[in-house]
Amino acid sequence: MTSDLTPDPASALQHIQSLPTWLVGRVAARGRGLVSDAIAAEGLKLMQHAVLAATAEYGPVTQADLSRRLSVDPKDMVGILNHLQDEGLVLRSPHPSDRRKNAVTVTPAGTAVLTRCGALAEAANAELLAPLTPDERKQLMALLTRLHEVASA
Amino acid sequence: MTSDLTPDPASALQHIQSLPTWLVGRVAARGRGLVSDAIAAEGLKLMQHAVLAATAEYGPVTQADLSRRLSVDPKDMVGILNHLQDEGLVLRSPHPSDRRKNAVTVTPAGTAVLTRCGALAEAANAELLAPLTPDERKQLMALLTRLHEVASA
DNA sequence: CGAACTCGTTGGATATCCCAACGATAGGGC
DNA sequence: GCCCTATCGTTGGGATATCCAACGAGTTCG
Repeated sequence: MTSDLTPDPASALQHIQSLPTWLVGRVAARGRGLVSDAIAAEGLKLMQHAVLAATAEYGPVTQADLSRRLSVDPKDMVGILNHLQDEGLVLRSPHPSDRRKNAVTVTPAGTAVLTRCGALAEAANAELLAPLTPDERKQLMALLTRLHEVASA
Repeated sequence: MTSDLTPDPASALQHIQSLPTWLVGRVAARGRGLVSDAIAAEGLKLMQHAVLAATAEYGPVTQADLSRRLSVDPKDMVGILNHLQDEGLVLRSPHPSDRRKNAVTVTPAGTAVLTRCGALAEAANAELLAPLTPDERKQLMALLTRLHEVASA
C-alpha cells in the first residue's frame, strides 16, 4: 500500500482513475452517448430533448427559466428553441403580463415526439445501469441526488 | 404516482432530472469544474493533467496507448503532448523498435508538477464528496467502478 | 512482395461554455 | 410622474472539448 500523504507520481494515473471525478466523468460520458444515440432516432440532440421535456413539464415557460433549470447558456437556448420551433415542436408566444418574456409551449407534435423519446431515453438509462441490481440503482440514485442537491443549493 | 409504462410527457422534465444519465452528468460537470479549477493553479488543464499522470505511471508510453487508456482522441492527444512538451513536462523520443511510435516520458519538472497537482486534485475530489459520509463514499465509488468496468470491458 | 493494419498528424465539424453588449421592458424609490 | 436598476431575449465573438475522416509513414502477416 502506497502512502496517501505524499502522493506518488509513479502511480498518479491509478490515482486519477480511482478518483470520483474521473469515474463519474467516464460514466457520465457513457450515459451521454447512450442517450444521445437513443434519441437520435427521433432527430433530437441531448439538450434539445431536455429543453423539450422541460417545456412540456412546466407548461408555458420563459427562456430564462429554461436556461437556469437546465444549466444551459441563454445564448445556446436561443438556438435550441429556434431549432425546436422550426421543427414545429414548441411555440414561442408573447408573455401576457411581461412583454420582455416569451411563453414557450409544446405543440402536439412536440408531445408526440417527447413520448417516443421518453421510452428511448429510459431504455438508454436502463442499459447504463444494467450491471446493478434494483437496490443498487436506488442507492446510486440516492447518493447522486444528494451530491447534486448540495451543488445546486 | 404516475405511470411508468406509458411515459407522461407532462412530467418529462422531472423524468429527465431524476434519470441517472442526467444526474451523473450534472455531478460530473461539477466535479470537472472543481478539479479543473484546482489544478489550474499549476497551469494544467484536466486532460493535460491526466495525460501527464498516465505518462508518469506507465513509464515510456506511445501516444496511441495514452489515447486508449484515457479515452482521448488521438488528434487531441497530439495537442496535449505538444503543450506538455513545450512546458518541459514530458519528452517525446523515437521508439527503439517501431519507428511509427513515440516513446513519451516524464521529465523531472513534470514529476514535480504532478506531485503538487495530486494533492490539489484530491482536495477537489474531497470537496465533491463532502456531503457524503466515508461509508457512502465507498458505496458510490464501488457502484461507479462497476459501471465503468463493464463499459470498458 | 503485397494487403491490411497501426501510428502520429492534420483538417474540419459540432457542442458547450464564458463574457460582453444591445434594445425593450419591468419594478422600485424619489 | 420620473429615474435607476435589473431582467429578458438576442446577437456577437472567442475559448475549449469532443468526435470523424483522411493521409503518409511504417509495421506485420499471408
